[in-house]
Amino acid sequence: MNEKTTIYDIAKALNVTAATVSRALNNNPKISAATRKLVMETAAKMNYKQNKLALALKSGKSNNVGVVVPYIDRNFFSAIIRGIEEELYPLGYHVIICQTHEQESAEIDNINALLNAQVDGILMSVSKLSTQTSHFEHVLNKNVPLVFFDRKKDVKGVSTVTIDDYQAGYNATKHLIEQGCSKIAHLSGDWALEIYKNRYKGYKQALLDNGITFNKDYVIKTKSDIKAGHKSVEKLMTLETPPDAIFSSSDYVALGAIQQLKKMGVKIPDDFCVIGFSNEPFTKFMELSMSTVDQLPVEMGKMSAKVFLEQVKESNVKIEKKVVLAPNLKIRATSTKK
Amino acid sequence: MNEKTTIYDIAKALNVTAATVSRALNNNPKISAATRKLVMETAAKMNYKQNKLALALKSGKSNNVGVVVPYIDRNFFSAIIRGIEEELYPLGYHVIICQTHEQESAEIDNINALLNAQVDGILMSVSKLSTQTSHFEHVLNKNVPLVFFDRKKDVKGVSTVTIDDYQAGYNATKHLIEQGCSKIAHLSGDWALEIYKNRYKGYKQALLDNGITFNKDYVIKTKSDIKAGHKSVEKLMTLETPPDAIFSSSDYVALGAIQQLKKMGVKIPDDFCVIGFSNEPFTKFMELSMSTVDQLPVEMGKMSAKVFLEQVKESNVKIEKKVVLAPNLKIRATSTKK
DNA sequence: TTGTAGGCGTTATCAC
DNA sequence: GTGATAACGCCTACAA
Repeated sequence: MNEKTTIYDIAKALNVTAATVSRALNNNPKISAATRKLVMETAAKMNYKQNKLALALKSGKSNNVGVVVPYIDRNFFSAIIRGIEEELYPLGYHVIICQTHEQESAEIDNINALLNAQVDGILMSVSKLSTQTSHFEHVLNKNVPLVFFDRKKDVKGVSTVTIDDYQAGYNATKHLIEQGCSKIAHLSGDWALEIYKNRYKGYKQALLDNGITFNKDYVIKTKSDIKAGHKSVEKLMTLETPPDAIFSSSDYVALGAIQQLKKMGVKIPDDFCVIGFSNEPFTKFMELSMSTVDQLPVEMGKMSAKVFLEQVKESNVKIEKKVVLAPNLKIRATSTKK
Repeated sequence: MNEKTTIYDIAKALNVTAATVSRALNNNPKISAATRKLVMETAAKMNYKQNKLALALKSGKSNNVGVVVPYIDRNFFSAIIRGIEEELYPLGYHVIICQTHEQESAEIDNINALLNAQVDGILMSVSKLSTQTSHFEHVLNKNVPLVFFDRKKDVKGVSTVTIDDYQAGYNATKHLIEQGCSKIAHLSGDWALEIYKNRYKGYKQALLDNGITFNKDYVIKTKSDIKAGHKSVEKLMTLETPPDAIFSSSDYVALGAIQQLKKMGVKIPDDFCVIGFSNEPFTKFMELSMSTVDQLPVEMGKMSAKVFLEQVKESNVKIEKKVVLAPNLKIRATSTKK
């Protein structure tokens, strides 16, 4: 009734051998209906639960995947994890989560631990401070599928799932131009991460395509927090020709920018438009709801899971898939002039 | 260099036996410094990684814990998971996450899967629609530690970590009274969950202790979304004597309430105060920042992890610990009259 | 249809 | 100090 029951316990109780019990439990055809029924019943009665660990050791498949993100309580990441979990759980996989706190050392540590735990795959977003790639190659050497989502590094053999950040930057900027803005600033992040560089590129191209001269004073690389938004606006507004719009690579920075602009008495959206990035939940709930770019994190998670599954299925061939999802511009109050 | 290396491979390369390798790797004292060094070096060279699965099977400890929550992308839960992960990772544990979507069937399913996976413990918040308790008893029967955080059920042998919801309700209500409100409504949740009942009890007691008559028309049980806030306010404001404040058991409901009140032209906080529950990130970023009750989810996660660890350490004695954390009232603009 | 035996990768208990 | 062997719980040829 109690404690851990094994197939041997069932076998003993029924005066058969463990092999028979195993077969009955696994619906092996070569077994009499009678014994199967008997085994099933006693298994249930003894509250038998299959030890997946033993199975994993035998089969070499743990049915666990590791997910590594900077912080799991960042909505973007937790939404991705949600997507991964919902895609993989029905197939019998479990999701093990790890946090890097944006530290490369933790990233390496996590990956090693996951490899030790014999995960069947690793899905991750690389940490901001990550520079090496050898730990990724370790994963590949062990023939463990590796998938990068959102933040990627260029590593041969790794599949990636991202949104089209270039397009997102382009669309956001174009939208601001269509609202009548012409002096558009861009608050960016560390260009060591492709996502930020690509958003910037899209921004720049949109300007050029619309006959607006690119002004490098309008581009500020900064951290991703509210305070960075305050400071950036302070700096921008002291320029000889201050901007009339901001496209920010981060919702938090955009929020800070809006706060500072309000403080300075700038009227949003009439005199100044703002658009952020990520569609953090709070953007929708601001009195002036914030325009932003939705990265469809749940979808991204599901897609990452699917790419992993393909890789598992085709374990013989090395596939390196690059999935690029379309971003979704959410036009809200902070960039809608009447 | 590549593929999975076992201690046998190392043994073969060194012309020793696997036992020796194992000992060297585990810093067993009865081994010569020379062989140890040799083993260590070749292990590194061959990129050996210990197979935790085999270790787990042998030792009966998987070093995995399961965490079961309704949705992992709800900030409250992801913050708890963050706390759990941060407390447990340094000790070599991995966190496996599961979502119930508030369905009891999924909860049962998740628990069984985790039991099959031989987790060393299960930390969870019970789903709203959960009525049975037999699946919890199953866990206990297997001698797997079970810890409930936040939402608990009364099950013998299960430790719990919660905040003092009664106190939280009391404090929030008292605060509203101190702001000069006297007709205080309460938007509650399903009383099948203790947390909601306790918040209500605290609310009621605070009224009584301050000489305010309890009015049952001011209490509405409702779902936890924005729309529920809209509807509740509509209903409340048609009462003969409409309230002048709301204590809501949910930030989302409180947000809906505020939106509806604004729409009706009610001035917050001067004519009407509102306080929510959970300290969701968005509450801080509203133009009128929302007062709320912080449940210290990261702390709650860490504490849950600690309780689990104690249980593991004292596996011989059955401990049933009840930890109650103090809530933290966040007084912000929506309840601060000038 | 069922039993026997070996192995997945480790560690622990004996020996030597 | 090191080697041989059994055991963790399960599955699966191969035999019977």
